[in-house]
Amino acid sequence: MTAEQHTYQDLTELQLALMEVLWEKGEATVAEVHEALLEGRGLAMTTVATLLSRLEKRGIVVHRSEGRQYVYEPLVSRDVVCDSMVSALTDRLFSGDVTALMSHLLTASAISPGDLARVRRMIEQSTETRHG
Amino acid sequence: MTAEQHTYQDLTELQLALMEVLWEKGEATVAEVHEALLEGRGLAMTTVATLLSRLEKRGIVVHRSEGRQYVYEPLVSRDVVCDSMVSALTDRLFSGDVTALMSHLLTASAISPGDLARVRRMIEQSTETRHG
DNA sequence: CCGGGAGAACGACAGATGTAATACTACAAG
DNA sequence: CTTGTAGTATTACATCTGTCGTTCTCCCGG
Repeated sequence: MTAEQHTYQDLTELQLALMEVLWEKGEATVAEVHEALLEGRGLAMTTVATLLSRLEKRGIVVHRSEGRQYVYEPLVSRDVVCDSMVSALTDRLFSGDVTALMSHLLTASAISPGDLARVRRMIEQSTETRHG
Repeated sequence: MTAEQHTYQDLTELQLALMEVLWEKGEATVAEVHEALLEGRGLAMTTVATLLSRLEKRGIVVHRSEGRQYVYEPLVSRDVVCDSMVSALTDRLFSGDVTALMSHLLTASAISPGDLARVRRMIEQSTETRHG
């Protein structure tokens, strides 16, 4: 619980898309990432390369050379990023109150009865685990 | 349920801070917003004015003149922005699956047993309301 | 040994954001 | 009428992001 500096690792939609590829494959060349993103967004190869190198400057990925290609690898796990981004949102919108976010989710229009049931089950599970 | 274009109204931390003031007061002059934000962040008056006018350009607030001052007023409710931002996050990180976000919240380190209990109660309430 | 091509490196540019200095305007006090 | 001043308008600049075009380099096939 050592409260360290809260510097969120917030990624944009596009940045997440790149990371998603790396997380899935474990590592990938620029061309591979490019290819993976082609369907849906028509980015130039250089664009992908630029994005990747910027991500590296931010310390989120690293690359090594393999022949004349760069192979990129994530430095932070998907889970850490999720944590970070969810925390950021919770802090910004609900002053860090997780239950407030939950409450919002439960009352917002988006949740269906089925979802509700599923969540209910999750909660029970969670509770058991805690005093297990 | 008319599924229109999903263009999130995502606000940054600072922008939210401004809006928070407007939401709280209902409306406020530049000076009032500036004053409200002074503690904690030392922004110049002109900075606040600039931010506010940019928010207006984005259609999130409007102003009217009152004497020689501008009185700003929010055009979107806090709830709508919350919805939008939570949805954006849910979409980006969990492909729109609300239960996945929930699950993340329940398993992430951040939640305390007390919170869990509170959430559990919320769920029950929600469930009742639904088939009430 | 040479030219072509696959990549990487570099530089560019526009739009958003954070931040503010400076310029302008119009009212209130004298 | 003059001027100080409160308050808005304009301009500016750095950084981040999305998006390339161009250039440079180096290896492979002739």
